[in-house]
Amino acid sequence: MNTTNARYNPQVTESKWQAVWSDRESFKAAEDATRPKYFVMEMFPYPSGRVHMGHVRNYTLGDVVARYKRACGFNVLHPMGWDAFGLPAENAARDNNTHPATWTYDNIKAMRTELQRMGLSIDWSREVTTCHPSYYKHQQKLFLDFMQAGLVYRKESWVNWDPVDHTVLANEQVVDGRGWRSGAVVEKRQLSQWFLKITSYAEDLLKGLGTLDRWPEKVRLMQENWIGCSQGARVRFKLADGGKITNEDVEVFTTRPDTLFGASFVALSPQHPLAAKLAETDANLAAFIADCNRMGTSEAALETAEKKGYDTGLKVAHVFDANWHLPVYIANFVLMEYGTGAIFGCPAHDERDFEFARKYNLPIKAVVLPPDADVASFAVNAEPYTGPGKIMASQFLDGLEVDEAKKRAIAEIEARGAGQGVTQYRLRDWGVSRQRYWGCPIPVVHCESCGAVPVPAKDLPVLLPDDVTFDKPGNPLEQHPTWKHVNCPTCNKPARRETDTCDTFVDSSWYFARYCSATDDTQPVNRLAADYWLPVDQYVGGVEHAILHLLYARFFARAMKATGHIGVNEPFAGLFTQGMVTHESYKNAKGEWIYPEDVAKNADGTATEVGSGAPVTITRSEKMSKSKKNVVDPGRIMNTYGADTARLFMLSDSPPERDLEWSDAGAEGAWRFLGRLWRLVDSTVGQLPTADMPLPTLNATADKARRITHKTIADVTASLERFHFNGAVARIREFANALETLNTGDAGEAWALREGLDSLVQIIGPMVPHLAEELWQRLGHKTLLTDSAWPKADSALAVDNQVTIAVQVNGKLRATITLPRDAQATDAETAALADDNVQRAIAGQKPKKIIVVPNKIINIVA
RNA sequence: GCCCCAGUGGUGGAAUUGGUAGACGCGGUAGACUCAAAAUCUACUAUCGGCAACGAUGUGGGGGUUCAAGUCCCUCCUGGGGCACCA
Repeated sequence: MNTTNARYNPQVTESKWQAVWSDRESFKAAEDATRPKYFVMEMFPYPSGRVHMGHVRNYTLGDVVARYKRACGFNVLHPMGWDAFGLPAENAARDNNTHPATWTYDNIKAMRTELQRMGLSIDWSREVTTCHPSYYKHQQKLFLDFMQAGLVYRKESWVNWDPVDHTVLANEQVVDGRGWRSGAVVEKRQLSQWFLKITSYAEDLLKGLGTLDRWPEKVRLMQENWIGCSQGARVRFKLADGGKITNEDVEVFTTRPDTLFGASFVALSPQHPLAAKLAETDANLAAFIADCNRMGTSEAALETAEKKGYDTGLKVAHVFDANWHLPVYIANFVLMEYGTGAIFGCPAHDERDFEFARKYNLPIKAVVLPPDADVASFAVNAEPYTGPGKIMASQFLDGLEVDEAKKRAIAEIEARGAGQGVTQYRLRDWGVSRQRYWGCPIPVVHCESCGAVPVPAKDLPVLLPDDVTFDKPGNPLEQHPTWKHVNCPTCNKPARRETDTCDTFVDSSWYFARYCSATDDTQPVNRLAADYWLPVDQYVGGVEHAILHLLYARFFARAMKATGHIGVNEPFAGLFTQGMVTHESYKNAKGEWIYPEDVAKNADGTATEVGSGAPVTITRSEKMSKSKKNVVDPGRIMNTYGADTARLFMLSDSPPERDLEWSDAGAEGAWRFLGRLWRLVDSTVGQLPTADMPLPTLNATADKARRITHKTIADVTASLERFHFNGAVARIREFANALETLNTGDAGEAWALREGLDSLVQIIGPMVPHLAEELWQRLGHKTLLTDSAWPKADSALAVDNQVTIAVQVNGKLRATITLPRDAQATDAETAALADDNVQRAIAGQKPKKIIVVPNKIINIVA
């Protein structure tokens, strides 16, 4: 035996190759028009300070793609950056008296070191950090360009306001109607905020989904629902004052103009201007509106809450019949942000309206007749009817199908000048104002005489001041003694700087483009570089960003195209959304969560606390989270087994789009497999022919081994292309098992083993790059595995010449037979019928029918 | 409430998309090596019956389509995700 090292030492090997790749700048990307490009990126992390298992999974998946595509000859761009603005830094500042910048940059440093230990094939020279002026100054330029293009505006909008902390809260920061930090009862307030006009691209964003054929169906569907296109009508109902029609009106939006003759009320949002006007003279209504404002703003909260209304006493005249008057309610389920903030209610054909009508004793008049119902007797009693049918009791609409009736009703409304047919989107404009310090300053100055004036491009960046304090509630930029006081860029009179900063989703909406020319100081994006690299060929990240981040980035791409920065509409041609990493969580007898490393599992499935031996309750496996302490620290795993083990485990077992249950035993199994590969090479490398030796005569074993080699190359390649990484790992394990049986004493087998080992190391390279690079060197190769080409399967060897065919009788498996590939159907039938077991199952009957699926199955119907 | 996804051995999961269910791994059992242990290697491991050959059952429940269903259709149950300021 020619053994050198009995055991594989990942610590030594991994840092060795990381240094080699780094020294040679192996992963540095440069535009090269002569080669096909491949841009792969993962969602960049928020620099919390620690890399968690979700990151390890995310970046392993992306790295496999990057390394695989590199080997396939693509000019690969695989960058990394930091989503570095955001609330946690400000919270840390308040809690620990650390400056957000210090906290953030320290975290970035720590996380970069941890990521680099993973051996990712990243071009670190293109690293972007969103909180750095070298990034956000370009973002401010984009904001100015978008303003110029008419994509930015200011309007009053409703927010959750914490009256103690003087801050705006996210919905999730409102717990039971109270602020999560202060515990104060949250108010709804109107604030003047900046908006980006994403709605002007609503139709295009919807249509674009159709071109994203390498996106998960699920994500496209979620975006489609989010944009929420619906056809309907805006209809004006004139106010009727004591029976007299006035010139004032209430405009409602409806998708069911066909049911207008079934109307029994009109309802306004509590935030509707008319509601506010009425509340001035009606204390009860004011109280009702205040009550509604305490409710959450989310759709889920609105729809599950009890439907409540307040009868204003106002009446409106029906559009089609001036003598028919409907009551006007203020209702808690009507959204100001959607449509016109007002609806008409048709209780007979809408769930919500039905519930409302029942509660307030409003008429329920059926106007849609279900196909099987009788027009004389049909009525809506127990539940509304929302299905198709013919219109009834509706004058000129009678007898029309629902869809025709909609068109006819809209035509009538338009003819009467009472409204028009419209396409309505659920999508709302994007409010980007945040009353926070740690974000990109919005480059605007407010002047009493000139209004909101953009900061001239030459004055960018608008830098965040360093000297801020967090001891007072509210926005530190607002509290700062001097920062906001500037002169107006237009008239030079004293003016006030905008103190709102950007939503952090803005930062992450264009970083994909910044990667193309990350070090260009003069402009957000170098157009030549962007035209070469964009769009991103493969984006990898969590499905939790399926809607907002991805939609905002798609909007930004369009807006950046409109302002000349890039040339594509769709930023991400391919998207892969990975599942979460989960783990069981544990509670001790006191009901406190405890860490997995403090838990000992017993043979009977129970668990006890390490040390005390006290019993522990095991709960189901769920997403790793600090609060439940069900976390496994990647650093610990990498210290024990190395990065390759962590990477291999992330790819084994679970398909990447599904949740992955972390198991120490599974990680141990991945580690054992690496040791096995090491020994396989280590124990045979001295007896292998060199790679250029001619092919000797092969015995059956060697021939079979070569077939396995080429079949495995073909299978693994196909699996990688389809993101079936777990399948690829399984094939590679089988492959290694097969190679272990070869005998190097035979020249043919030794040759097959050499070919097999070279291939094995190459195809596992993207998954466990350090070990593979080491084995590649030990196999005698002088160039880096990282620079070597992906192996090609010999198609003559990748298919078996003999196939095993299942023989069924009446659909039940009775035998398997071996036949030459592509044997004649008649030969297959004969062979099948010759089998003893098959004969017994037929029991002497004459087959009625024989179905032969070539190379797969024969079914005999007896 | 609305929209979407998933359910397969003791366990994570596989099944080239209608064609041999359980690949590969984890765990388990038995054995080899060892003074012993660790590590490693070999064999077996869906369930029930049988010494075996083999047979029956089996992909959350029920029904259907088909020569053939984990896969397609209907229906029910259970679990999970999303629903505009966490990132």
